[in-house]
Amino acid sequence: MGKKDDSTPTRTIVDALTRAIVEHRLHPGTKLAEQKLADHFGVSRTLVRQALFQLVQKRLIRMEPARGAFVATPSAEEARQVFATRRMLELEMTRNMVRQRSPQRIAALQAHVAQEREAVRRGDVAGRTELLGDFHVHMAHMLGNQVLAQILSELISRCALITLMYQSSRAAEHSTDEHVDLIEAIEAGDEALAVRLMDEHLSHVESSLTLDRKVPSNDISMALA
Amino acid sequence: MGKKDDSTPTRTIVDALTRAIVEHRLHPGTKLAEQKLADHFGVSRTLVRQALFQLVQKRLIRMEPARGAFVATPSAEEARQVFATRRMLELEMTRNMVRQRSPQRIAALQAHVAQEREAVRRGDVAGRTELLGDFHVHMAHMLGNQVLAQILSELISRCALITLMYQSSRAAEHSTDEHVDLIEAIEAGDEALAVRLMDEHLSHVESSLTLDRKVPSNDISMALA
DNA sequence: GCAACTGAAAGTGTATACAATTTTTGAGAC
DNA sequence: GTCTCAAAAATTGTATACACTTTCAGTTGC
Repeated sequence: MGKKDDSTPTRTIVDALTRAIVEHRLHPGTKLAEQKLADHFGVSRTLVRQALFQLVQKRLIRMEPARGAFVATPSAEEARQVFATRRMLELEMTRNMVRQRSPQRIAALQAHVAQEREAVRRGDVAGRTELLGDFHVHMAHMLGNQVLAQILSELISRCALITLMYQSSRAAEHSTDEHVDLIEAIEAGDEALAVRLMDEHLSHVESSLTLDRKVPSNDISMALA
Repeated sequence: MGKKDDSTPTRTIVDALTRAIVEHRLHPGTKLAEQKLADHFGVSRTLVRQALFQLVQKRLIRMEPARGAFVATPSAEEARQVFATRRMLELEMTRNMVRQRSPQRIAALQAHVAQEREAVRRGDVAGRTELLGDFHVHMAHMLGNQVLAQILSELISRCALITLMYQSSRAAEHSTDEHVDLIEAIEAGDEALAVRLMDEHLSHVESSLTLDRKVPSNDISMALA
């Protein structure tokens, strides 16, 4: 989602694990053994550890004293709070987007949605999930608020961890359609409608929450390959 | 601000440095040499490093490759974005607070303000700054949204790094007065007024920004003592 | 058969070692 | 006096070492 290629080794590990978790290649609850990760990335535990601590702050993993790191298993309550917070930010963001709309921005959003459609069409589940989230972060960047974009990016990562990724491509299409409708409302300058559409969109995403716990895949190497 | 006593050594270091930075005992731009910090805390560089990486994520310090860690020097633009984001969250939070008000909550907020007054009265600059920020986080906790509270806590830490701490105690009193007015509006159930007061309050805090750069104090030990 | 125990194996938490880079110091030229 | 440059000192980035805790297999006792 929020990509920065600092190209520092730790960053590489954080990004790789983030993607694996967000894309559900590593299931909630999976143990992340430091030596196994170190072997996989070809570095020492030192760097793996730094990466793990950063993921703890991003709430994508949790660490239990002397027991190790595990992919986070957010509670339903936490999910509710994450979505409530997204609403606070994104409804207001939508208002600002309507007020500061421009043909270029509309075009950029439309181009983004086209990418979403393409990912859905070719069955690229990982790319689709990332693009659907990036649509929201993209809007924050357009408003020129990097702080907002950063926060939103992290909240959306947590949403992806929470939301069932292998939602039907039917549901993904639905999200894309909602993005299209939202863009139209923004283009038309209809603030009330745009806000309502964003609100409903978030409701739909939230309602696709899944609370079932998959059996953890312990094969870290395969998940990261 | 957001205190958790995990009692892990790394946490201790993060908290100590956070307080030192937020309370302006360590000025923006100050070099944070790892060995000096390690000596001060009586641990190895390993733990100091873990702490520094966490502070980077909280945007309280920045790290330059092979050059080390420095207390962050947020730009005016970043400050603007932080406050814009706080507004998004806090205006909506204020609305929810009005809707979900109760005598207990009002009383708790009033008790908090009493503490603020006490800190102002006895000239406790550090305590005052912390309490003024905690007022906002406290509201988030009351709404039962820990996610919001966490984000707000971090934004407020960044604000404290940005805002001149040694603002006149006159300005601190002013903030406290605004808190009192806000509570009254909430108690009266006047949503529009409460939101307006919060908006103005944030404007006042934001306008007390200082852009002058103090000469860095390099004496880490003294600042942390 | 199964619960409780014991020792080995594996894993985490912290310190230390060492290579690579940056900063400082000091001598010499102008 | 200060500018340049090279060697020394200090500092960072990564790996490794080691103590301590948890996990697990095998065994004993019932």
